[in-house]
Amino acid sequence: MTDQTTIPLHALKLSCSNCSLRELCLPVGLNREELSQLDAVIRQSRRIKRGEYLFRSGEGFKSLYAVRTGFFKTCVSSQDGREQVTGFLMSGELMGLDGISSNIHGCDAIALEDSEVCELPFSRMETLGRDIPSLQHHFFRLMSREIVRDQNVMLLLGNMKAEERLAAFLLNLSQRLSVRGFAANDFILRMSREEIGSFLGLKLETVSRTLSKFQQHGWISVDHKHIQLIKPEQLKELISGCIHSNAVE
Amino acid sequence: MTDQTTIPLHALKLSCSNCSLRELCLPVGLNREELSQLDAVIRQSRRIKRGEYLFRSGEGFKSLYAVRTGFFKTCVSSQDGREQVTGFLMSGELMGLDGISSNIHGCDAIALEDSEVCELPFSRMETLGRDIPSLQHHFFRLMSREIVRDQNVMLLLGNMKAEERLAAFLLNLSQRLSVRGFAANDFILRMSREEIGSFLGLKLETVSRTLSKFQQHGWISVDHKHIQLIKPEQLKELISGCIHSNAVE
DNA sequence: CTTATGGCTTGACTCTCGTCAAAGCGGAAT
DNA sequence: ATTCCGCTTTGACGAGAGTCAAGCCATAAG
Repeated sequence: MTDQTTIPLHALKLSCSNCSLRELCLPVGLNREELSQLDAVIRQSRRIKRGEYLFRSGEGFKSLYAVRTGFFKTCVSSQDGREQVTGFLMSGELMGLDGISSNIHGCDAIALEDSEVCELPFSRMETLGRDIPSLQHHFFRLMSREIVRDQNVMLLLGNMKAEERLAAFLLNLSQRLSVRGFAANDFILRMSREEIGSFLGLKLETVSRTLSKFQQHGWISVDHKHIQLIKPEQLKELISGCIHSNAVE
Repeated sequence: MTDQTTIPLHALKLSCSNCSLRELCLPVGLNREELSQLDAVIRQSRRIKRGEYLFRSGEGFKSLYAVRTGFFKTCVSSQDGREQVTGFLMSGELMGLDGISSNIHGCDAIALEDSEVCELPFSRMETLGRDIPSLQHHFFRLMSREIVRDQNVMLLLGNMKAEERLAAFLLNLSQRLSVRGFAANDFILRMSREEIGSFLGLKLETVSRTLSKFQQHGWISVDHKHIQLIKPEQLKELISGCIHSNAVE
């Protein structure tokens, strides 16, 4: 399993001072003029409280959103109410790419904690891409990256057993957190067991049981949402065979 | 389940005369000048025999490929050899989008019958997109469409039972064939039971059994690879609840 | 024609995971 | 502090899909 549509580390390090997200979600290598063009397009960040929808499936698509702070899930729902979580998103990751094809959002985006996002009006970004080739290229790469991520989720859902799914999930979270400067082996889950299960194609009881099993093995410690990876190498061992052969990073 | 990254019908109808694929895989609405620019970029079509690889995971990425005639599968493989088919592609559909992010192909593309593809050198398409906004927009839409498709596969793999998966699969094939002018309810499967299973996250025996069950119900007729949908409405009924609420088309 | 080969079907059995149910726990509100 | 509520854990049980194995069929090869 690979990363979400992440931003390179060096870009992240530049971030945080002001409200504009350009340092965070957009490529380096732009000159002063180009940066100011970007600034003109990116809207001020918007706050979303825990549990609120950033957008809903079926709504008109106008903008992409980059997570500035906080944590989101995206999910698609079927008519009879089954919900499939399609991703968990943390800072620097982009939501809404699925809306471009039809000008309608194809999934819901819901904040799992109080969050801030940056709004990127898509048509303006598109126009700007024409003037700034590296920006255009970056967008293509971001979209491609999302496709790669989805393919890896398909591999997970299609081929892996419950233990493997959980191990891959924990290691993926760990890796993305550490890239962002957080502890890799000690973190708080932002989502419920049910949401994890939905993402992994498992029921919440199976998630709970499997976490307990890992704990019994002494591989992790579980205290409600607080997870510590004690022997991450054992988790890696567990999924060593079943991950994508060209796994990046 | 929605379509692959398909081409609008009206575009398809224009196709077929010469070797250039521009009528087939690219948007209408270009003027003469723009079309000739496109022609200059699109390479002549290339023939791929059944069983041959068009590209392999790990190879350098240079081009996207559009299916002109024939049938392909794309798949990712894990280290221990498990294979996940990520898609089946027919005429007008695009392969290789996952290679953009890292400049390395992320999956294998294998012809399931003798086929022809059109090569679209990506960097040139990218450049051309800057001069032809509608082309750029079209590419964003194609990529987004692939993301939507992948999300729907995730919904299928994460939430649906074997019968539902098969029904969705058959109806999706049927729909895509009929868009291309083939019979919707009478077709030849180009892939093996094992490949279907891999795509749907099932074992080949389960695929076989489920097809037999549908046949016993009188919903379909199965004669090896020859499938007839006798009561497609029953299949639709089966998946009525579990498909995406904003299912397109 | 016979024989091999690979794909497919079908049955019997197994096992993982889902379902149902009960109980524990923690946090929030009163 | 008390109560309530949602989330989680755990157990018992069952169903759906996987595994293993045998045999079938169709095509290709000898």
